[in-house]
Amino acid sequence: MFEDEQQIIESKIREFCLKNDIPIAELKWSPIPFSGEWGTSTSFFATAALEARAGKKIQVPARAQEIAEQAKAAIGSVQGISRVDAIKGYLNLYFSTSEYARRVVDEVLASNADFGRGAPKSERIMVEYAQPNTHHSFHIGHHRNTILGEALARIVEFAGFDTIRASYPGDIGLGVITILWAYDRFYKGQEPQGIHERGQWLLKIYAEATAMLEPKENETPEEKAKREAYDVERHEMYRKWDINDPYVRELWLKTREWSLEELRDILRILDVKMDVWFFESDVDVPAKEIVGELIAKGIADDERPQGGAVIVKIDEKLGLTKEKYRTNIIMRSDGTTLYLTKDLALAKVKFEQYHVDRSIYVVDVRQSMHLQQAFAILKLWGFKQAEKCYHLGYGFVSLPEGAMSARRGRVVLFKDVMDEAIKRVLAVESEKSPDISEEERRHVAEQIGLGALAYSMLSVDNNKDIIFDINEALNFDGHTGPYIQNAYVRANSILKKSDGLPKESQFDYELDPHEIELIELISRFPDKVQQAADEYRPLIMANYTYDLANAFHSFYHAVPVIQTEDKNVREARLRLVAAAKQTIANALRLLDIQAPEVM
RNA sequence: GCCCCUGUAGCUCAAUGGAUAGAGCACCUGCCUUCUAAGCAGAUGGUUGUGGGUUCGAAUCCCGCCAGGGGCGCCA
Repeated sequence: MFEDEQQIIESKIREFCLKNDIPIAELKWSPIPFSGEWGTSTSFFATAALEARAGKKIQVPARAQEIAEQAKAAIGSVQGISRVDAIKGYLNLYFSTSEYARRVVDEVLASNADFGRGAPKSERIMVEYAQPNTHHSFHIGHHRNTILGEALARIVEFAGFDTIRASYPGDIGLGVITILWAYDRFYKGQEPQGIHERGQWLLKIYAEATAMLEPKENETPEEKAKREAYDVERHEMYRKWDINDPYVRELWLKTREWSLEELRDILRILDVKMDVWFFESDVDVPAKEIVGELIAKGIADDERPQGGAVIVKIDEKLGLTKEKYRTNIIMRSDGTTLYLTKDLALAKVKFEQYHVDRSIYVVDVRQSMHLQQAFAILKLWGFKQAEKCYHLGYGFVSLPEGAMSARRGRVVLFKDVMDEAIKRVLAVESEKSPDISEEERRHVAEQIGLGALAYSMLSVDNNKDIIFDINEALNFDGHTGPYIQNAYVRANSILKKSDGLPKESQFDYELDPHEIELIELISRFPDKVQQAADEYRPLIMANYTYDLANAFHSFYHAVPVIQTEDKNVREARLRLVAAAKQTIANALRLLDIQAPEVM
């Protein structure tokens, strides 16, 4: 927020260095640690190191301090800077508190929901996430994926990028066919009531079918024959799907719709609005076409005449001598396509039809190799956007008893966890806030329960695995979503009890350190948005939001607002509370967490 | 065999190559007749897996090793 002042100071430092023949290194600016005062700082270690490397006999830390002291003298006075300190090689510039506090608060309350929004950028980003296979229910692993993707989409969008949200559900494959087969064989015509019940029922059928089709120990010849007969039936159904058999296709579309209804309902609950739906089955035909193109361009090698498949020797084609991307198949020997082929076809659609400059894939880290191969082939193919394809991988979510497995029916469903979350919040709520009406309580419980779940997923670095513990995920104390929501509620509570928000205010009194820290954190929000977007890391926003809430809670406790006698001070603090509330709301929104008015 | 990820307080996790490695949970001490105690203030807790190296400066970068997880041509 203070680029102008920073520019003025930076040019003064450069001028001083130029005059004194000091080879200045790039200046990096950061907030001054050890809170209580407020400002920005830079250091001269890099500059001193340049001198040392140039042959000067100096001690870097001592020389950095020397330059800092000289720079301090050279800077003189700057509008808006109350004091300059040179310490341990750092140059600390303290802001004139009143003026800056007013600027920050005024800007927030002028921009409101747009506070922190970045200037529009020329590039278009597509974020692909929320892509469970159909015919399965949505589990907590999908929840991590969806929350991560949605938070990222909200962050890059708010940072100024033209953003498209895309989902790419796997709607075909042997797993899907297995469910169709078992449904048709054993449950034909049945259909449970309720969107989620029906979806979960399909999942149960899948686990049953898998058990029937798996070889068992000590199986009798009769059992073996039955199992093998089932397997033949299943593959026959896949063949029929492939040749567009009307019966199988209709069955497939009907059951697929059941899954999609369930998925759409969960996305509605999570407030995720997809712009584009790509289905795996849609790219099958185009995928076949691009194989020919890649062969013609000499990128792929057709080994089918020798009884092999169509492959891409990626390392060789890129001219790499060391093994990196290896070789992968883009078409089976029987002429059918693979996941990789479909991803190539999909990327082509993204680039050519949707004019995407950057393509982000929020996909399980286990598919890292696959995506690196896809990006490398896209590059060979001539797509310059391949450079800006990015795999946001994330560690998988497992259970204390081991990995989740849809095949074994050992999954923790998101819907179940959500229901449990709401139940627990309601229990806490009726104890702590008996005044809230029955109707509102249910709504607030959903906001808090979902907030706790979302934050537990976002507050861990994406490349770390999560062992899902429901008691941890639904903890409402400390470093959690509800802690942040509570800060928002408390701010709201103060504002509700005031006689309205003053139009303007002066911060011309001695501010409490808690006030200064809160204002400082608010002022950093726009930069944090850009940083999180640049690095594709929702975690940065999650951490920031917690810090902001923490500063507000401390402020709340230490600094009276409504009870302040002095009218000037009270009005300034009221506006500060409103600015804090707004910034918390904006930050929570980027995390796809709702801000309840009461709790 | 090769490649990727992870290893930080008892537990779960933070920390643009820079100032004193920080939070939460758990445990302990205080704080509700005062704007919501889902909170605040404080105490305890560290050889950042390990051994080298680079650097004025390393949890962070490089190399070796140890431990755990994942991946590696006709699954997705």
